[in-house]
Amino acid sequence: MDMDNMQVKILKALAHPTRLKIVKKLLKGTLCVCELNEDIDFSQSNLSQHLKILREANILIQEKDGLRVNYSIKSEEVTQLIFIVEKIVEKEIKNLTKQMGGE
Amino acid sequence: MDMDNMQVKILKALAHPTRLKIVKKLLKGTLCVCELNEDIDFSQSNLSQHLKILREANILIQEKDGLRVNYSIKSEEVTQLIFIVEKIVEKEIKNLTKQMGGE
DNA sequence: TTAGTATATTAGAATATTGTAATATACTTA
DNA sequence: TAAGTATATTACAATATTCTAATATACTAA
Repeated sequence: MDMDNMQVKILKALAHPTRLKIVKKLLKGTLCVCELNEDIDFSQSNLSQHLKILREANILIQEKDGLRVNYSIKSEEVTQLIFIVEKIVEKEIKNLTKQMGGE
Repeated sequence: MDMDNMQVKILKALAHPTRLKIVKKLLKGTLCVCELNEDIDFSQSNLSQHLKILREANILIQEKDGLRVNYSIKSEEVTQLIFIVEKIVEKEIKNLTKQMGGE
């Protein structure tokens, strides 16, 4: 796979509400699947499928520990990426409210 | 739309080989549709559809100038986002080659 | 006004992604 | 060993995305 496709794979993996939610939960640190499953509204198998996509995109790493499987964010850059996307949206919202005030 | 969905919209817009290519072309500066269309292998209508998605995700801005329509990257953060994704992939590749050398 | 040029939109078939239910695997403990 | 628990995989129907071809719009120039 070439670099462009690898980049698309990362972006695609993050471009889903459930998966973005999972990654954001992991910003604070490692969690096992059971913890990720807690306040989430979809099935266990679905969560597992999303985790696989995030693993294969090299966004998360998996560590087995007995019955449990722990997931964590693989690199600092992924965290930075999330923050930048958040910043872009914050700016958008700021612009929108500014426009509304001026009219 | 809430913040999470806006973030997903941005990531989704970038998560396509053609659209990522378009945005990368625009990293160097503004281009009109005709210039974007040059060494690209798909139809004009398809390019136009991709540009619409990038516009609606607030990634690009459009400026009309007579017959031409110019596109440019809306914010510095988008540029940063692209660089970070590139960095993640570079690191991945470095790790892969390291593993291969060690085995 | 008419013709030409650049870009956008629409419709629809082909393809990809999604979520659920059922099943499988892997580990632990009795 | 068998039963139980946590997680992963598979199959598939439902939904979303993609690209192309055809058509529409918007501007310019004759």
